[in-house]
Amino acid sequence: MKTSLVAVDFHGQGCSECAVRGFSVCASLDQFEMREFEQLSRRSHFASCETVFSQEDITSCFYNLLDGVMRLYKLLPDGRRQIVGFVLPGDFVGMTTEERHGFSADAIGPVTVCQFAKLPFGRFAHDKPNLLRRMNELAVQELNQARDHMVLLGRRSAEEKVATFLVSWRDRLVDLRGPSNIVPLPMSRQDIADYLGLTIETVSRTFTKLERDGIITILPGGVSLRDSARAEALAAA
Amino acid sequence: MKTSLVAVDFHGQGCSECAVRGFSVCASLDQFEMREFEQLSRRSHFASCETVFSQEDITSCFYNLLDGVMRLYKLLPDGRRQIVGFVLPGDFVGMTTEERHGFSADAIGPVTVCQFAKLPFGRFAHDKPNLLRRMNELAVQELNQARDHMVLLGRRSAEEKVATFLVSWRDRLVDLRGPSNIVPLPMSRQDIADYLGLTIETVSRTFTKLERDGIITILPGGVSLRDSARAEALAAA
DNA sequence: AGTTCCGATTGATTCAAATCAAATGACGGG
DNA sequence: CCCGTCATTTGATTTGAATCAATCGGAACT
Repeated sequence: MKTSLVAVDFHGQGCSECAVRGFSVCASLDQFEMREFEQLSRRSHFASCETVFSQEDITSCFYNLLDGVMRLYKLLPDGRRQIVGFVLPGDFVGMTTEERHGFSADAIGPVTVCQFAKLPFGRFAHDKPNLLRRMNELAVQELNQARDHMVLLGRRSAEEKVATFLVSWRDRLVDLRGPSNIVPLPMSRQDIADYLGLTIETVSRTFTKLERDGIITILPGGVSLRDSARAEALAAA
Repeated sequence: MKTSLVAVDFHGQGCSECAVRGFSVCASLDQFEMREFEQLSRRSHFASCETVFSQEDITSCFYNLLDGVMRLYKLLPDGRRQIVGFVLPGDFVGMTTEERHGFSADAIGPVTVCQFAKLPFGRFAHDKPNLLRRMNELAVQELNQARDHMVLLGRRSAEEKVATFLVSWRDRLVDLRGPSNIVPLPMSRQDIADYLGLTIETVSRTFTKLERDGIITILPGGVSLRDSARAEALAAA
């Protein structure tokens, strides 16, 4: 069995032992609420590249990622793809009041999710201000990320895009797994290209250039951020 | 006095007569909550091009736009600008748990806002599930818009960008003021360029091309969507 | 009416990234 | 170990949009 590059250990099936308990939506729930909430949730697994939900699907579930990485993306009718985000453990996905998801999600490597049917979840959350506030907080965070990404897509060069991606992906992994300048990249070059609004060739060339400039070292399955100050400078300016 | 192209009539100062009462955040409040809420709010006016708040400002207020149009944008240190959204009456702006706004807002033409100090607003909302759910709904809507905009910025041609912008701007105005194919554009060409990730020259050329192709007619202060089916086709594909 | 000012348009040229086209490299199966 | 497959890298060329550079046009002044 291939182990995930971005694994989080979890031992039981119960929420109290859940790896993600402390920092996901559920962090807002007290002991009693938690017990009820546990009844609504179901663990499921998806294999590498399996689709968790599709943009035209009726929204029937919300998902809390427990382990692995997912990509969220939108497809245009002619096949052009824009990845709107990568999902890491603890991230809450699919929250919407719309009838349809509007974007697709699939697994990058094997994935474990905690799944909630929309209606029972809605009933549960309906009169729980603590949970609603937490959901708000998460939505606002995502919105801020989305706006940052708009700046990147609209106004930055290929080199800035790639450097920004590497730095912010590393920062997310650091939050999750502690500091390291080794940056695992479980997603393909094509995924990175579709996330940054570039082609795969440009991404590849830009990696090579960053390596030539001594900013990164390309490793199998990732990179090492060799000169992270310089990478951060590219990401900021 | 110059009248706003996107005016909404409102007659009194009280929330009950507010033009925006029915579809903004406040739509979720009952009569009694409304009365309390009213105490927290303060009307203010901003002149054309005045800044309502700046990206590095400490978040002290949230804003509900009552009349006029605003632009929300982020600036890079070197001056590059990405407009992350245009704000129309009824839109709720600035909701964040972060210490700083992270983006700037300024008036395009004269603007009236309903303003709430962050802390009292937070206390008021704290245990009001109806309001919290409404805020969630609005945040999720914005997030969906943001993701659509990522697709546009990352994967669409200049012509598609401009057509998409015109169609979706028209749709927002239709929701607000009823059907019409006359599309007022209170923002400058530079604003449109910074929204679409293009230069002003490319926007101008693309307008001209769309007019040559019989899709729009350029009017002072806006355009007429002459062949809205063709514009929508460009926007979709 | 003439002048100034500023936003918008148009034209000429350049350039960054896309496209087209191989070559290379990593991995899994026979 | 060799072969086929597929992802990635590298190279050559094209191209869409950016940049540089005038002009145009409308509104607000005298």
